[in-house]
Amino acid sequence: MDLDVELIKQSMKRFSSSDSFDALITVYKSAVFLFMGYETFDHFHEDKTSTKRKQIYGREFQAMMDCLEEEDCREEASQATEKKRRLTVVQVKALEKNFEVDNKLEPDRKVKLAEELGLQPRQIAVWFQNRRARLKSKELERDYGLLKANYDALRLDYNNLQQENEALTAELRELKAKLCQENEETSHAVEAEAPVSEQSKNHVSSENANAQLLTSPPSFSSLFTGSSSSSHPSMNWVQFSDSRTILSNVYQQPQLVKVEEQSLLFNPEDPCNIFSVDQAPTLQWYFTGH
DNA sequence: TTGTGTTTTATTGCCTCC
DNA sequence: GGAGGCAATAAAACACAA
Repeated sequence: MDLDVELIKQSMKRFSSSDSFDALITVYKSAVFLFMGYETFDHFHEDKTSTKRKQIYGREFQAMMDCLEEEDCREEASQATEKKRRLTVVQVKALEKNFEVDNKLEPDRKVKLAEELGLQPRQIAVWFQNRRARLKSKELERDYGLLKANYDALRLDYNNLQQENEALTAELRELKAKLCQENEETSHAVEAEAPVSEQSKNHVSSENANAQLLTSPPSFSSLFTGSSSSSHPSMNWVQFSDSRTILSNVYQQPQLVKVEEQSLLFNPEDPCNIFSVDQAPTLQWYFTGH
């Protein structure tokens, strides 16, 4: 039900004579009550306290009735102690419309609005002030919701990556253990062969090592073997400035080898060359835009 | 009907701008 | 220094469950 309350009120006010005015009110009331499904005004009064009915006939109509009662009691109210009164639906609607146009109030507009709505300029100013506060509060609430959703998504992403990282680490350890075992078996087999002099033994073993390195590139797991626990005595770590690591063949003489970013051993896309094995990235890392 | 939580209107005090 | 904005708060009005 969409009643033009202001139109009805204005029509009513045209009747300055109290008799005709009262008669018109009765006619309007009857029309409205019939429209609402009540047979008479009395029936409406009987049902006025019903909460469900209140919701059906709506705030707008309630406001209209309140306005009428308010006008009836205006003289009494002016004499009595001034109480806090809620603005009518019409007044609030007008204020809302003005607020949409501009939420700041110039003095001229304030006075004009006050005259139009029959309120004090101070009331208009207060209403705009409170409305801005409500708007700000809602915006803060909305921003908080968005930030929280973003944070939750990021957190979930981080947890997934962490789990993936743990799984890869476990796999790596497993491969490393296998490799150690294989190396031990190989060295025992070499010792069991014909004994040779220390010099030739060193020579042979170095040649074997070189041959092994030439024929078979280091396995994935060997790349992550730290120097202290390396099963390859000839392998050392080369530390990148950005914490990436790579091993090099320093068989003859230990030395640091500078490796370019475009190293063939590492694919820059490969996440394995970003983090060390035992250290998961911190949350801060994810926020630095890597 | 009543207690309680929420919304709306209004006040106060402080701050900034002209 | 006055006007106006804002944050904090009071208090009345309102909504609603029990």
